[in-house]
Amino acid sequence: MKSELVLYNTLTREKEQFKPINPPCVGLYVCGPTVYGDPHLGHARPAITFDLLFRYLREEGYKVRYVRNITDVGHLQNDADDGEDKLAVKARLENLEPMEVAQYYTDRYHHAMDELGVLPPSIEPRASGHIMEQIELVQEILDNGYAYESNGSVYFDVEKYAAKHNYGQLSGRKIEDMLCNTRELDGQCDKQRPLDFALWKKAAPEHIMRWKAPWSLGFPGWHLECSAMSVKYLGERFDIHGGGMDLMFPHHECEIAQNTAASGHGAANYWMHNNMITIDGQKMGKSLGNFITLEELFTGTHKLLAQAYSPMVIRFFILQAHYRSTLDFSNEALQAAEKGLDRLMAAVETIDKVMPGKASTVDVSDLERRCREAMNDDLNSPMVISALFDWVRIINQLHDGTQTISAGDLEALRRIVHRFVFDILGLRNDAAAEKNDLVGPLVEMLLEMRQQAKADKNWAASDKIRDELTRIGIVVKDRKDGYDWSIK
RNA sequence: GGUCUGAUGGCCGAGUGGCUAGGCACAGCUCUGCAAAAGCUGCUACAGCGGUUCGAAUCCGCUUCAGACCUCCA
Repeated sequence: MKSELVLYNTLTREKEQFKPINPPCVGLYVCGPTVYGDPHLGHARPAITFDLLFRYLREEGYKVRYVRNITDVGHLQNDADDGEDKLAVKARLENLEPMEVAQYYTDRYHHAMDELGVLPPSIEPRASGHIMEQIELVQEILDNGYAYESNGSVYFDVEKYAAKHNYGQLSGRKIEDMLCNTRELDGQCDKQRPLDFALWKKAAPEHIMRWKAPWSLGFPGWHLECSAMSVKYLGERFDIHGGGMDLMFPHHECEIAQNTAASGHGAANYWMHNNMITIDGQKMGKSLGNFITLEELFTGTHKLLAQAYSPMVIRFFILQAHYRSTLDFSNEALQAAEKGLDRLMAAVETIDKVMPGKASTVDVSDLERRCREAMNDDLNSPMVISALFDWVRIINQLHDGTQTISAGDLEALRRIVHRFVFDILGLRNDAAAEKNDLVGPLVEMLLEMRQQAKADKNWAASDKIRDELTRIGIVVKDRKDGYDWSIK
């Protein structure tokens, strides 16, 4: 139970010992997707990063309530554009109800996450289902004097807030700097000052998604849902808030401001931000149009892709970099990840073939120690993988007989490897799953026949069996005393 | 323009003052009917220029380059 976990807190810009408010409970909130398009590689990063955290906390004995929202309320492209939101535009283009669009992409997102081995969160609230809570939050902020109504819309009064509180504490921005650098978006804006942001927006006639509120028929500001829903499900104070680095400002900064304006303090103790995935050194993102969807990745249907990459390769690729580093996409890197993952999975299977000896020439505790130390150091998954690969070699040596291991140690090794590879890193051995009751015995039968052919020095028959199996994707590896096989 | 990150070997990617992560690629060897796999060995880098130090990829300064945020974004 006692954890040595250290996490980097964006709020303090330091690695801090993780101390939950009410152990063994942990409250975790992560910003989820806006469901108006197919999930892309960028979505996989936070999902996998915080899935890793979720899994590790659970393994460490914490009872985690993990909340990840679905943004299904259309928000405006920008303040000057009073017309349509992204969801509505999509709905019109595809001739659908906005909620139909949201549902469709929510399902697509869920499916992709499932493929990637991302566990479902404990609660997945939708913004559209929490309009009441958002309206109440706006009212509280108004009551506390940190917001004003203007022509049916409600804006957060940043200047007034900043006089008492630290607006910019998370992003490290200074309000004076922001003031000089705000681009004035002209037009029909009801804001008093450029830094103010919308809490409630009066809907233009063509705006389809709208709800009734004391101020107007309208829709909530886009920072609002996270403030309202995190507090609703995790309490006024909770442990960890996560999301992509690009959300730090303004989204998370505004969240803190909203919570503080309502209750006097921010909600989360630790703020964690994953870095971006880049493509040719540039951020991959919807707005840049250079993103690759997860489905394209899984099927290899994108002009930049040399081949298809399985969900587990994507997961492994992401875990091989630390979550706070940018990770550059390339076919070469993905292919390297694919081969590395194959080797790791082969070794996991090899453990079961190792014959125990009397005494151990290897120290199994070394693996567990290194993996835990790495995880405890701000989720250093690359270091975990590095330790595992050192043990891939050792496992192969055990199998070859150049090292020996006792039965007890072997069982411990199996347990540790499975725990870190499957339970914590969340990897899956998809190839092993294909070795089902039908394929297994068939292959075994053919390989027994091949053994006979080899014994008879009938190389033509032996090679034919092997070549034919290779052709249909089954790799045969001869050993001194028999054979191994696997599905490619 | 403001704020902030980063620059590591053929590629990806850890590491924060001395003890040379790991993966992929490449080369040689062992094993082997051949092949594959595996093992062993080799390849040993930290953008540039100064400074601090017994010692710097790691700390400080400057330069160059790249990226992110400042507007929706994971």
